[in-house]
Amino acid sequence: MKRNLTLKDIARELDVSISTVSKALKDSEEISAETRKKVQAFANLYNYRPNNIALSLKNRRTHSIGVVIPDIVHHFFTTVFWGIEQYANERGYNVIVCVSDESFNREVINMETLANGSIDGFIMALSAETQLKQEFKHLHEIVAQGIPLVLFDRITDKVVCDKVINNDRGAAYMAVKRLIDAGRKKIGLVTTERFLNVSEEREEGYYQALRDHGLPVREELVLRLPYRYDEETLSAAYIAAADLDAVLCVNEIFAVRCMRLAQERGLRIPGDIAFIGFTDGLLSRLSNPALSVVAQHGEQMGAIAARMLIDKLEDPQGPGTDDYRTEVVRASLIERDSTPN
Amino acid sequence: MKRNLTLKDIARELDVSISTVSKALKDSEEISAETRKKVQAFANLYNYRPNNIALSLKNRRTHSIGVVIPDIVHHFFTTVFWGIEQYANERGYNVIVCVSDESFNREVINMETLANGSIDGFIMALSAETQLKQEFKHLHEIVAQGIPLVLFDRITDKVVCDKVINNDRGAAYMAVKRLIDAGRKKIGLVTTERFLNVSEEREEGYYQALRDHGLPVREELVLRLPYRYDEETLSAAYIAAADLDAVLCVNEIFAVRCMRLAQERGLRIPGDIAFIGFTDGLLSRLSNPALSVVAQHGEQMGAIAARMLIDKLEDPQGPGTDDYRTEVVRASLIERDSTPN
DNA sequence: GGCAGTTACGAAAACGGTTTCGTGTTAATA
DNA sequence: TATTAACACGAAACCGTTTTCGTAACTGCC
Repeated sequence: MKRNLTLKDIARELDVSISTVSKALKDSEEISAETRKKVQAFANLYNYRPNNIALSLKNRRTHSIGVVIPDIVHHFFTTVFWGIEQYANERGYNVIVCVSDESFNREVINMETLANGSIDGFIMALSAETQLKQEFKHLHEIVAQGIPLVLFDRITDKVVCDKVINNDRGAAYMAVKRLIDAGRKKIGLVTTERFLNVSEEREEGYYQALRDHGLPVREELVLRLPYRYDEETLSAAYIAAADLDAVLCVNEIFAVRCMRLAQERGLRIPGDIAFIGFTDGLLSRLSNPALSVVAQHGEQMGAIAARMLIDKLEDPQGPGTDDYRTEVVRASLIERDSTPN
Repeated sequence: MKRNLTLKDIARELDVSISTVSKALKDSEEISAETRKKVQAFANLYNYRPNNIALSLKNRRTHSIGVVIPDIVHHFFTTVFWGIEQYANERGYNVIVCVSDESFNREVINMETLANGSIDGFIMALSAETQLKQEFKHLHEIVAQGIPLVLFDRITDKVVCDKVINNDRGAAYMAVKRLIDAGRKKIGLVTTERFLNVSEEREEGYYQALRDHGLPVREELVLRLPYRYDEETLSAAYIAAADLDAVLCVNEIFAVRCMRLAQERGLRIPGDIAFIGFTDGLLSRLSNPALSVVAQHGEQMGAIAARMLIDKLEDPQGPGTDDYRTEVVRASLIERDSTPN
């Protein structure tokens, strides 16, 4: 590995001191115009670039933010990440990603390795296992260390920090209301296990909408699938048995799978049965019929999370102040061809 | 920001020197058993963790690798990234991602900021604009600086470094041959602009397969769409005019869109017209009919790229040796419901 | 008791920067 | 001409580690 040009090299070459070089490069008044010229010319010629690591050590700021997400292949997290990366980049920050793969242990290990100086702050969504275990010691430690933390989407009340979420409950309510307004009466919900806070919120919104409109809340209308769902049998039985006229699904994958099963049973969409999913991904746009969805605006969520974090990092009071905020991004309903009218 | 415990703190507290603490913590024989115990106990109690930045500065190794990709929302790149991240993590490396967003400038800027000590090596796929301009000075500089570089998928002959690619030409050939073997005679190709090396390779494979089997190569069978394709009109005309009985698409998005247009024209898939796409994503699995695809094994490509890079970084000879290799990942054809039989 | 050889530790340099402070030289002033 | 201020620069500390080397103190030996 060829060594990079350092201040020391320039100093030696130009027969001045390191401090002089350093000051000359930042155009300090303290250095004569002549010397400044000379140093700058030399540095320019040999393409001097200060060493980031040395700067980080000196300034105790890395200008990197750590992003810990459960899954990178999932469309929603990908879009959030994209929002984070874009915004962070604009403000001169790099992004180090760690994927917990829904595992508590990986989440803990990843955070520990990053927390020792590698990053200035964290943006993260909890892994499924963490939400299941309700074990947040690692996060409390981060906060106690004074490292700013922004939680998004998969959050918890148990940790005091900044947060960015969707109005999941309200969005689910809105979606179900939309179906009720279209005259649907037997509305199903396909969701994941309840320990994921977002699924829980959506489920509550679903119940609320039914109750508010005088529809019975019946357990058999709700299908609970494992988070990583890979077989059709269960939902086939559900679609067959429940005799539904509309379904809300907590993600687009569930929705597209269910639509397909419904079609195989000869049901017409949206005529016989309507569908609304969460997540506005490619799948929704390209499914047949195109799926109406609750768009979560992941990119915007990512940008907001990054803004909150960086603002706190660059707060002249120091990131020590503990006024924590929770920003809510309002999801919107995108109507395509799986809903009537 | 609460300061972290340092060696100096421990030294002061225990009334020994910094060097003693450092050595005691690595269980050096040089330090008496008693002192070691004492120091380790203290460090343990107060949860001492060495500062990564200081270590990086000292060792001139960051244990971070920079990943520069054109797009993170695109399924293929996401899976490659996932492969990189998993593998790198296993070997104790962190991953810093920069998304060039298909822009030459962002690619250059991203690499420059990372190259000044922030990372030990790069893994990247060229942006579309870079491939169009055929401008590789930034990469040559990286290589000249002695920073190991692994290019994947979107590569170029103009830069000498390690590479990981698919056998795109062979894979396209195989796919077209599969269609020919099934008796198809008017086989179309839906591709992107030709400056992307992968599209070019696939196009060549397509031509080769036609020629080898005595089928005419006709320009009107080839539809060339902009890389970020967002309208249906063009391909609708194409599907309508060309009277095809099979189509190879260079990605799953094109394929699913075209299938839908064919279906709207009343064509049955795969009876009247067969489809094969590239990229084994959700879309292919969940489309109707499920799309037969050339699977690129992105995760594997990512792992291989990371392995090549880290092996080079940890090569005791130093990463200086310039034996560059190109590994080819063999794509495989996954048959689903859009191909006959 | 004088010597060499351990043992157990500390001082200091190094990684590559920034920044405070001190100082020698020159020019301006009394 | 002596004093002082401005100027232009360098020395050194610091960020938090590792590592080499030096050295006191102690041991054992003759």
